Amino acid sequence: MPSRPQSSDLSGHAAAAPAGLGADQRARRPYRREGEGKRRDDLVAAAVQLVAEGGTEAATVRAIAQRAGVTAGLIRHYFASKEELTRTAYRSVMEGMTQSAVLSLGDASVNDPLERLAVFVAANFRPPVLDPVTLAVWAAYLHRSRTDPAMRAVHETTYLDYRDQLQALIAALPDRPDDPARDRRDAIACNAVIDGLWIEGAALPDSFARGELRRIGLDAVGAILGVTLPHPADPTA
Amino acid sequence: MPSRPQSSDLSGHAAAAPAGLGADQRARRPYRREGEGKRRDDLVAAAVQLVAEGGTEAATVRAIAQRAGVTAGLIRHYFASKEELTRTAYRSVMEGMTQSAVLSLGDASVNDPLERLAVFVAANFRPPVLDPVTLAVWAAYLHRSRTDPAMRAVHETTYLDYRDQLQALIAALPDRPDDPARDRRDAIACNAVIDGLWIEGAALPDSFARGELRRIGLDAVGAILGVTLPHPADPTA
DNA sequence: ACAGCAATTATCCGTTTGTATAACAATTAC
DNA sequence: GTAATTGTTATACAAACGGATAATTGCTGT
Repeated sequence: MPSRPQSSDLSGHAAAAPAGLGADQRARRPYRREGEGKRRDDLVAAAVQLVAEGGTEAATVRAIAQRAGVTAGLIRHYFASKEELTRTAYRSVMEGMTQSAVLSLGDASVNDPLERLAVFVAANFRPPVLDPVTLAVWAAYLHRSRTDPAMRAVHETTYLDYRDQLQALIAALPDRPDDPARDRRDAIACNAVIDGLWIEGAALPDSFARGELRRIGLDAVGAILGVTLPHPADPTA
Repeated sequence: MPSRPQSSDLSGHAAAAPAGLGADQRARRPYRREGEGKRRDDLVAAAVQLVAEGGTEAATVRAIAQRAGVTAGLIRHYFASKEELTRTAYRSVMEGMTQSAVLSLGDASVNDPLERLAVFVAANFRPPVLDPVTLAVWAAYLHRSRTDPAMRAVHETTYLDYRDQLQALIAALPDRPDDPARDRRDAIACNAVIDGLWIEGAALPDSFARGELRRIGLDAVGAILGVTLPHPADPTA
């Protein structure tokens, strides 16, 4: 949006001394050399934040650099192009979502298969997964995955990863016949209802009572699988 | 993306006669006056197409105008700003999706409540609803609805509209106790599973066999509601 | 035929964008 | 200490962006 004059001066060069007689002595911005890992992480985090706040169009190279505390040129030093940074950011968000649910099982205190599934499902209905910011990032990147094959590959991988986790939990339920095809269908359906509720809850957070989506989600997954899932205590309450 | 030189000459002014002696007589692009309705529709359709093909960033005023067969300035004649055109385009897509499902019930040949619900559900699993282009447009606009209140209102309205339709069909099922709260929960869950399957199918069309999602969707909705839905014949087969 | 209206084109503007490249300086190696 | 390395800043650039305005032309009523 070029229109409104909004001199932000991201370039970092100090305002030129207007009528400076003689020495035009502008100080160069001091800096520290950080390891490659940290710089890359900082830039990716800055990009994600900006996309969350204002969509992909807000994540310009200058804004990202400013947020990360560096100047714009450095981006091209660590990423071949802005697109590559964008892809990296998307991968980071998607993997973070999957890991959040997986980690909910981490404390091996839950051993009962029904309870394990319930905990896994419930993890999707609280932050940081169920969160308007996460949805914004997810949606902002999703459509790009249509035309960008590399991005589409990232999407496919993370989606199938998550669904496989779910399918494994389903197959481990008691009294379940050994029927992989049915496991697959059930996993697709359960994943879909989780996704759908997640989207609605994140897009319209005020349209649902507290814990309503979690309850609906657990009941729906239970109905699809023909079991009764326990409702785990909400750790955020 | 400024980088690559790509002289497209959207401005519509004919190439200047290079060494024209005397009269610099360039012909002005001829045009026809169209009714306001048609022009607006054309511009909206062009914007949707472009978003579908290349995301919101591809839908610039110049590209939209070119696609619609007019020059860029005309957009501001019909819309106060590009944002207003964008909102209109979003509304158009969302309403089109809802109407497609509603219209599937149009031919009043289906009277049985179970069959009506099944037809309504199945409509979401074929074009133009289940379609990568539709998903791209939906996703491209969704994140914008987070920061733009007007856009969010459009999203909320169309979403609730659709869910209400679904809830009405659910409440009309036989042997169903009069329990609006339960109807609401069931509608939310069914809507979610439909949405989720729709997203997966549109985002990864090659990951599912033909008709697989439709079958899974009908079975899952049936399971949630405790009924057995018939599987309507696929009119596209 | 003619005048008036407004739909449409044409052109200009200031800003922002992603990228390229050169100058510089913090660190490392010797 | 001094030189090489390279992370980082600074600056320039062409292109494209959304918006504003003036010039033109197709249409309509008379």
